[in-house]
This record gives sequence, C-alpha cells and structure tokens, in this order.
Amino acid sequence: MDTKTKLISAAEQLFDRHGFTATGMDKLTKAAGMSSRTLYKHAGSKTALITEVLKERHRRFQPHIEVGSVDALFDALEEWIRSESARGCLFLRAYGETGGDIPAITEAVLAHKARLYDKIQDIVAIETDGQAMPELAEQILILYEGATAAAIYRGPKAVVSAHKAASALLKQARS
Amino acid sequence: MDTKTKLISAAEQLFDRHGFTATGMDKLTKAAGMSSRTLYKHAGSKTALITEVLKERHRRFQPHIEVGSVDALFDALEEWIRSESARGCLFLRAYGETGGDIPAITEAVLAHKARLYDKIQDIVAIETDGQAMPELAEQILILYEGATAAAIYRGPKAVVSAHKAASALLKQARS
DNA sequence: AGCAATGTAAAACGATCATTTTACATCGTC
DNA sequence: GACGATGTAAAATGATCGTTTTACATTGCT
Repeated sequence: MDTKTKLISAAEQLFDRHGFTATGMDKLTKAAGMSSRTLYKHAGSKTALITEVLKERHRRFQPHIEVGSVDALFDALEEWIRSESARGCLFLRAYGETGGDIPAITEAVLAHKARLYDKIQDIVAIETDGQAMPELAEQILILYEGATAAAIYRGPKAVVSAHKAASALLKQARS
Repeated sequence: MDTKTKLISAAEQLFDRHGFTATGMDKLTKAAGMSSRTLYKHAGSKTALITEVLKERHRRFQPHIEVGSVDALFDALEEWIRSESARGCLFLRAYGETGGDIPAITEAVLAHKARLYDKIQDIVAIETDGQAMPELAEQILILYEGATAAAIYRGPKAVVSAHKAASALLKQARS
C-alpha cells in the first residue's frame, strides 16, 4: 500500500470514528505512520484531505448504488452498514461539521448525493418499464437516507424495514 | 430573557450553524453577550452546555411529535424544517461529532430518539385502532429521519414526499 | 558516481482551544 | 449600610490546533 493510500484510509477511519474537526493532524500522522511533512506533501491541507477522503469514499461506495433493482440497492446498503459503518452518512456529517462553508467539501457532498438520486431514478425506471417517476425515486431516496440514519441507534434491522417499505411503494406504483 | 436562556439559545444557534467542535467558547461568549466567567458559572463546561442545548432542543421539539395522526406528524416536521433548520438532526450530528464517546451527550441523543420512536408507535396505534405494529412504526420513523436528512440537499419538498409515502404505507396496513 | 525524488525526526510557528483566576461593579435585601 | 448574589473585563493557564521549516537518510534512475 503506497503512502497516499495509507493516508487516505487512515484518515477515513479516524474521521468516521471521531469526527472531522475533532481529529487532529497529530493523530492522523500517527495513524498513517508518516511524518507531518510527508502528510502535507500528499494532502496539501486538512480541508483538501477531507475532500479527498470523501471522493475516495464515494469511489468505494459506488458499486453499492450501481445496481439494477431496488432489492439489490437495499441489500447492498445492508451489507455496507453491517460491515463498514453504522455511524451515519459521512458526507452529511462533513457538511454539518463545516456548516457548508467550505466549497470543496460542499461540492463533494452535493455531487455524491446528486449521483445517488440519479442512480435511484435509473433503478426506478428499470423497475417500472422505463417510466420516469421522480417522486417515487425521492421516496426511495428518503428511505435509503432514513435507514442510514436510523441504523445508528436501531441497528441494521432499520435497513430491512426500509427495504420492505420501498418494495411496497414500488409494488403499489406498478399497479 | 434571563442569562441562562440567552446562553442556551445562542449556543443552539451556533452549534446548528457551525457544528459543535468548531464553535469555540469565545464565539459563544460573544454571541450570548456575557463574560466567560458567567458562561462557566451557568454551563459548567462545554460538554455540559452541549447536553443542555440538546435537552432544551428536545423540549422545544416535543410539541411537533406530540400529535395524534401521521398527517399531523409530517405537517409539524415540514413546518419545523421550513422555519427552524434544514441542517439535519442536531442530535445525530452531536453524536457523530463526539463519536458517541461522551456519555451525557450520547444519553441525551438516545433518549430523544427513543421518545420519537415511542411516540410514532402511539400514533400508529391510534391510526390502526389500537394495533401494535412495530415494523410500520419503524418505517415511518425511517421516513421521518430520511426526510430530515434529505431536506438538507433537496429542500422541504422531501418532507412532502415522505409524508405521502407514510400515508400510503399506513393505508396499505389498514386494508 | 551523482542527482532527483521521497522519506524521516523534531522543532518551531502563531493562533486558538477550554478553562480558571484576579480584580472590580452593580444590584436587591435584611 | 453591610452583604451575598450576579454580573463585567481582562489576563493567564497549559494544551492543542494546522502548518512550515530545518536538517538528514534512503532510495532508484541515468
């Protein structure tokens, strides 16, 4: 694993576990096993590091939304939450901690969310034989977002409930 | 407005707008219009201040969940989001920023969420003539949570979509 | 052999962090 | 008219913040 990869993945872990602002550069250098000089040569600044972590997170998350059915979408979410993290959406947490005041971070967050909504629209179109149903897509997005949030305090079974609700809404929309 | 009230409401505003960790005590004293000595006499510590802000937030939010129907529940949420804040759930944000490591804060968050779920169970029972339907209640909780999160980037119309989804699930459960 | 790249360790930067302290003013109450 | 409560302003605490710098070691390429 090269230096940059090691840095990004250590940073992602610490940011997810302890928050962005509360994670200092000293803890980052220690966790990534490198000097602060090397860290700054690769990351440039803390803001840039956060942005890169979010972009890498999106890359890693992408396969979980690049699916062809609502069932697969929620199965993938359940797997992610069981194995990766049940601490809420890291993108929204970054947005909240920075108050939306740092353009690069805000852009990364909004791009991720736009991509998520677009993909859900595609999935809904597949499930309904090509019909565009933007409100149904938004409802499934909300169930997806809500499951991620509720899983923090209700565990992975929140995803199962959301999954069933999405299936019911879809079935109703088809009839 | 007495000193303590002024402090709590200034703190709530700053925490919501800029995050908990990023909000320093100097900005708190300036916004609340008091010396740091007075602030510490009333709050004790930053952790205690955050805890009190969350408890006060819960008190102020309570009327919005103490309702008798799913319609009223989502109408109240829509009103809250339009007038108060569309920055996501402040409780979950506090939990995320502290990593769940500060017991007093974690307790306040979990108590709020437990109260929310209990209330939704009551509402579902009213709507279904007394039947206990814990999974339907969880689904409505997820729509509620998801609307709060999605409203950050999709605006208040997310609450309208969630409202319709909740009504549909309820209608289906009744038949 | 020599040079550019990439790394380390460690100190220093000024700013800001949460918190405490020192010294003083303004009250309403007994 | 003294007193306790409640406030202010301002400085000091030691720690930690993000970032830069100085000085040196280890590589791989030409």
